[in-house]
Amino acid sequence: MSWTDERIDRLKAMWAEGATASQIAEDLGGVSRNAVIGKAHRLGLESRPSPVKAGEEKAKKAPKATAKAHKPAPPPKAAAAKPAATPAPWDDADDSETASKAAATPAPASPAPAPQRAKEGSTIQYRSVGPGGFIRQGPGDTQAPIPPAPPRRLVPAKPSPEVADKTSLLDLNDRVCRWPMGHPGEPDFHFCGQAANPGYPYCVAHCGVAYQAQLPRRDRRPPPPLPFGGPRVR
DNA sequence: CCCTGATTCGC
DNA sequence: GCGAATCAGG
Repeated sequence: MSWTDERIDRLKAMWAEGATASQIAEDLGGVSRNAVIGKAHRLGLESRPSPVKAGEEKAKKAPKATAKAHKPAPPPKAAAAKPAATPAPWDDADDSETASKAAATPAPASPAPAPQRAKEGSTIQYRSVGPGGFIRQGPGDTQAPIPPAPPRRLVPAKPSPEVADKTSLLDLNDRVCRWPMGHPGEPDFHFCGQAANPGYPYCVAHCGVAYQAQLPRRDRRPPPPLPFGGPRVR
């Protein structure tokens, strides 16, 4: 894959939005996380708070005694001339995580949302103009900054009628049958929920399915093929 | 272990 | 210019 203009634009937009290099790489496809980071640096994109850089100015590590050590000892470089790591101005109200990720926290009885700060000194606003598109709005710009969208509160969903009376994952304990009914991901997936056979994870009926007498080798059926080709290799 | 970004350096 | 390898922190 090559870095076409479109892909570079997408990289810039997502990088500015706060997406991680992995997310960008996955979104673009055909490139690795390292490729995204390397490209971002080559483009001169603003570096973002890095776990490594947070500490800053550490004792130099002793070079590892490996056979393939081809790295010269990195000289203690003077830190970047930047006036410290600048936090992204557009998400200062929240904590570290990016504002793009919707917090999945159900807020049962949270009253009025915290009022957004109205004072903007020299803050640059980024306004989304569609998927992956952003425009800058600096203090000198004529158009007034667009106020951030009001935070959306997520309310807990009511249990769908299909699952209302069924045994859900949260209902499991060692006294009910954990035999799965249906398939995970399906809307009505649940568990058997009958009284479990004491000492077993299933009810008597499902124990009969789960535990079968060992047959002599010569009478066994050949094992069925694995559904997805066996264990994952990574 | 997993994740993250930064950096280096052979290609 | 590119990106795998590596480093280093959380």
